[in-house]
Amino acid sequence: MDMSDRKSIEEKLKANNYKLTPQRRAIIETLIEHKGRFISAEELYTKTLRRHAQTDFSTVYRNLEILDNLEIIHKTNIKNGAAIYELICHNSHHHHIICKECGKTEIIDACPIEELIKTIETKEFTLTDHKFELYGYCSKCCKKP
Amino acid sequence: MDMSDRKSIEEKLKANNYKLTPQRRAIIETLIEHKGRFISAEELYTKTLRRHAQTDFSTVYRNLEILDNLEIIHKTNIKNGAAIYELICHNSHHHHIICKECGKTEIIDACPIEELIKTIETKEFTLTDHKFELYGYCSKCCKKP
DNA sequence: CTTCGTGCAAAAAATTTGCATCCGT
DNA sequence: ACGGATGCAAATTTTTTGCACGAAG
Repeated sequence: MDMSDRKSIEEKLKANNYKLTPQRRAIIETLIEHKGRFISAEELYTKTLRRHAQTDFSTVYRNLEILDNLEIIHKTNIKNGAAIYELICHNSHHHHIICKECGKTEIIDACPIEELIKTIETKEFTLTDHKFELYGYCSKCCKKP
Repeated sequence: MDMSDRKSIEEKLKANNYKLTPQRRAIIETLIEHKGRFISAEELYTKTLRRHAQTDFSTVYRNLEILDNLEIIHKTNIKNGAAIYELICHNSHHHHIICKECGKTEIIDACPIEELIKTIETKEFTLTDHKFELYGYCSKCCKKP
């Protein structure tokens, strides 16, 4: 487990007047454990239970919302169904290629944002973050539609 | 309404053995009318009713799925709640800046994909499409977190 | 001791499905 | 006619909320 991640997350929470409960800690630890991968609310819930039995699903959702607002995690929806979440990792910013068939994901280290930021500066938006996802079919599912 | 859009969509449907029902036509027309903007399933449903009363919500969803699979529309989720959809417009490919507070969107004409495609070519994925979304706060909602 | 967080249960929201029937092709 | 498409109603899935109690700072 990456201790510096944990520390900085806990500090960010404290700075925003959020308390550090065992449940919240367990949720964060599970997220850190999944660094670099997406995780669904359900999987997060199940895995968190192993660290702190008696954590409620609603607690997981409530925390996911807080962490999303604090820009500690990113929330995404792959095509259908439930949302998936990923820890924002400041020392390895990346994006994903996602298989539309099986949901398999692969990391892209490249990020287009710096090039584009110049073009966009004129807009009346204060940018905070971005999402860049490539879709296609992985070798197993490969089929051109 | 852009007739060429309609024609090419209808041809694509026919080519894939889908029939052209009044409901489906109404849904497509509504989507074309919203070209360049996102629309939710609910809004699409309501607007479609005006073209063809007695269209069911489930019919809308079923068609959205078909159109998504045929790459005629894009499905996206902005932060919370329901998915939003947008017609894929081949002669004006673009992306969005989205306000995290009020959901206001603005179009970015720039697209990073061509630059990046070179970097990614090695991956074992057959790319079909991509999503690039910038998030931030619009001038009205502006607040640095 | 004050405020935030939690569990529980219930509700709401969003989307999907089964089935009988209907309608394009 | 055949096979896909629809309406209706009901079920599922996902997420949110109210409330009383418990715990962190």
